[in-house]
Amino acid sequence: MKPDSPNGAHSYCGAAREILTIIGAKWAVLVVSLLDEKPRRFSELKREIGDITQKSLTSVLRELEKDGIIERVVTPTVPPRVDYSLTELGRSLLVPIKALRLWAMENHPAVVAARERFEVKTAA
Amino acid sequence: MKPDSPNGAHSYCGAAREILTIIGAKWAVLVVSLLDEKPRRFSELKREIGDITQKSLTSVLRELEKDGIIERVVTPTVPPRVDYSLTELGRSLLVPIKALRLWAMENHPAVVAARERFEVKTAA
DNA sequence: CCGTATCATGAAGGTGCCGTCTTGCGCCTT
DNA sequence: AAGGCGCAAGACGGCACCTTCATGATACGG
Repeated sequence: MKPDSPNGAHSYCGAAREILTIIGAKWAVLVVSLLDEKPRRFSELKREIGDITQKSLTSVLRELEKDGIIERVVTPTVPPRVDYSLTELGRSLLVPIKALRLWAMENHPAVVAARERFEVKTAA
Repeated sequence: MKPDSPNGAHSYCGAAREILTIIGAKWAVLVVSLLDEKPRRFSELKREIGDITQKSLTSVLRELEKDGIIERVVTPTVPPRVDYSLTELGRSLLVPIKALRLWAMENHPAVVAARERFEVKTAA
């Protein structure tokens, strides 16, 4: 997601969008949610998500690490072992994420219905 | 933002991402926030946001209308007048949006600090 | 010795969002 | 008759994200 320049009158929206650039990444919410349950290894994450490629997983994890959301611990055994876990900051991020999930679950039907109404209306 | 296929074990994350495809649009949060203060005309929104193009504004508004977040009322005067306002669904969306904004304002410094630490660490 | 397991990186291509520019429409003012 | 105003939509290009495919490093088991 692309960064923004802050908006004058409503700069807090710029702040909101900054976090959206974090959790807006395709797999970010899922990864954070999984790491909330318990810390996991790279390969565990990959296996449980299933549809993700190594490349993409590496990429999300890097981003989240960069932003201080998760911690990356390398154990230099062979083969290497890499463990990921949420930081304190990451756990605090679960608050808005859960708000998001709640709204989504409660209102998903309403959104779908609205889209159908819109289809009908614009078909005319 | 691109849609997803639901993930088996954590389908609620798919739901969360659906809403992210809504408010993840570059100007969506700002537009919804402005319409929360009061209903506004197209040209008002454009003027107050400032940096947005007509094309982009039209585009966000269409999307939000499609998803049932905002309502669009055309008054066929000349020149035409178009008023936008939040629906009930849209107002409910403010709950997660505000959670997002709050987190962003509280933790923006921590994120910036983490990024700097990351820079230093990877430079080595 | 060679394959394998674990994690990471790089190039290349598709796709969708967003911005710029242009066009259109409908009636008013000048 | 010409141009402006308020809103929308089209073609077009850039850019970021995501995916696919290929490669690499390392040391253990067979």
